[in-house]
Amino acid sequence: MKPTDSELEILHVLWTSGPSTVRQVHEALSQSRDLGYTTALKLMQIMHEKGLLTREESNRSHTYAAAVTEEETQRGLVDRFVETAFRGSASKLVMQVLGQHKASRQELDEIKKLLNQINSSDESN
Amino acid sequence: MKPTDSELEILHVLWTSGPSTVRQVHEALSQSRDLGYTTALKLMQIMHEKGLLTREESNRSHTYAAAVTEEETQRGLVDRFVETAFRGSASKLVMQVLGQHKASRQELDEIKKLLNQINSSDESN
DNA sequence: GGTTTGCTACGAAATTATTCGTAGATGTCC
DNA sequence: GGACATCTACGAATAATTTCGTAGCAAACC
Repeated sequence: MKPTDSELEILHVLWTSGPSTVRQVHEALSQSRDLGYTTALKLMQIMHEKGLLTREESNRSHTYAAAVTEEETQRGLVDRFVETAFRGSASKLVMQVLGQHKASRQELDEIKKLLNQINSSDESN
Repeated sequence: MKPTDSELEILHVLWTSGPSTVRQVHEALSQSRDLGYTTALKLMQIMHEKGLLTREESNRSHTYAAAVTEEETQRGLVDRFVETAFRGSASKLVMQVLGQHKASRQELDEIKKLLNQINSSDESN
């Protein structure tokens, strides 16, 4: 699946807040932007149809939850993005990001550590 | 500007091949997927209107060229992508990409070099 | 010079995403 | 029980993207 931007917003709410009602999601989204309640509802209904959300209907106000993990979703998005924006060159993307965005010392260290792991586990290249 | 996927395909042809006619672009795109000549034409006309392409009309078959560089376009795309898919965390994106895609020894070394530069030029974090 | 070929411009259909209004059902509160 | 609030479902308007057909013009070709 390739969630749209709006769908990603909703997924983020559910990933961080856990299973929620439409009202809760709508309230969270309203913090950052303007959208109607039924808009959120419709989006979540569609996402449910698509299999992006699960739905618990025992209460009158249904409870929705993400049916996909943040990890796997990001994996898909990254694949697609590397392909369309960087013609498959992941390292170019990494270079671009590192050059362009501030990262904390700690984050940089983590990245280095990961790089070292990759290096040592794959001496063939 | 935020080029669409189709627009990116055309930009890539122009970035790699240099200024080209619609026919040349159409031929290049036809290698990888199926699309009509007038579709390519229309897309390029729209991109010209948007200012993504320049157009040289001295010949009957106009010559188009990218009006934006690959570098700056990718910068914009990355910004947007970090925001929507990783809620602003560039380092998370980097980690995800590194974990997920193969890179050559040489690429990894380049990335490390860049990391060291960042580290040493910013001792404050 | 008439036919064929190749090009642009234009309109419009098809698709997808986003948005919201309204209707109908159900629950809540005096 | 009646008024009000809250929820779902649904239809539909709007917008953006992608697609292609057709028309009109200019060039090239016997």
